[in-house]
Amino acid sequence: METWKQFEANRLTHSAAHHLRAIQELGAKYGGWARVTDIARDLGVTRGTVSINLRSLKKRGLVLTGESRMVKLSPRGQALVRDIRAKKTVIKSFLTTVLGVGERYAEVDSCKIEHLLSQRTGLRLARWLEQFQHGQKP
Amino acid sequence: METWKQFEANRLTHSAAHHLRAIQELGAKYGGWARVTDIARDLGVTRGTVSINLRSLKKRGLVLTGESRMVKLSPRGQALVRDIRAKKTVIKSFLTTVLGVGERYAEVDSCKIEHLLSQRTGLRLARWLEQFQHGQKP
DNA sequence: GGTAATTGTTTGACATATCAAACAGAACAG
DNA sequence: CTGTTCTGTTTGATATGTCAAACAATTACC
Repeated sequence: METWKQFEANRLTHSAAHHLRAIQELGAKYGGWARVTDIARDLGVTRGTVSINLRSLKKRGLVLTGESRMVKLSPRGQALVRDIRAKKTVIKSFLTTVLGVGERYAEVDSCKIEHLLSQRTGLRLARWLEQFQHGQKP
Repeated sequence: METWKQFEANRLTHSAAHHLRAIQELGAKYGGWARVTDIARDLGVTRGTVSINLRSLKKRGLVLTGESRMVKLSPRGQALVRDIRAKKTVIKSFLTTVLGVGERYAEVDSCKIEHLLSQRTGLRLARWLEQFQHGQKP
């Protein structure tokens, strides 16, 4: 009856998930540190938007502030990004290799879903996919 | 680079999708007509919330107003609900019968995803699942 | 028919997410 | 150094989605 409200119970919104993802990607070459401007460009939003969104991510302990106005993921933030990325990879892989969905659609669909799929289901899908792929090319 | 913004391009938000779904379910016995109070109870939100949300759904032509303060789905609204329900069914079926995900998780996960999965992917999944199930019990 | 309950709407509040524009401070160019 | 550009923040706006509470209108009860 109120299953649908579980939607709000997600740890991360779509927007928050992508802010974290962007920090992780941009920081990769700089010891994890990323700049507001680069995050904004990556996401296609204004610096102001990123500034505001980072505020709550910092308050929630997912993002840390450095000396020279740089930000990086906290260990918890890193863990979240890792989980979401793993789910996205497996979903996209399923869509393309099993269902034969085109790259573009698979990308969009997996992007929409990645942060919503439960950890359990993601794990099951990963295991199943592995089995399936083993069975495919013997 | 901006794939993630496709999220906003969805025709229906999670909330809107469930308002429509509730109308469809509640109206089933009354020629499609449903009351604000019943929708609110079904969704676990206040009457005020439903009242406000119906306003935009009416404006978008997905919901129609009747004589005695009742609402029903427009043909377009019906079509949307039908599509989403179909996707949910196939997703949940996949999760339970293929991945072996428990009923409860399958319900929650499919509920989160149903309105986000593209029509194409939903269709592919349905076809694949049919094949799979044929092959399962020969 | 008159009081009481229910119904649907509105209002004011809050949270999220976004923008444009203004701003202050830092970095850079000369 | 000085003026310009770049950076990050803040502010005021908009849009969605929610609540509680007040309200008006309708329905129900007896």
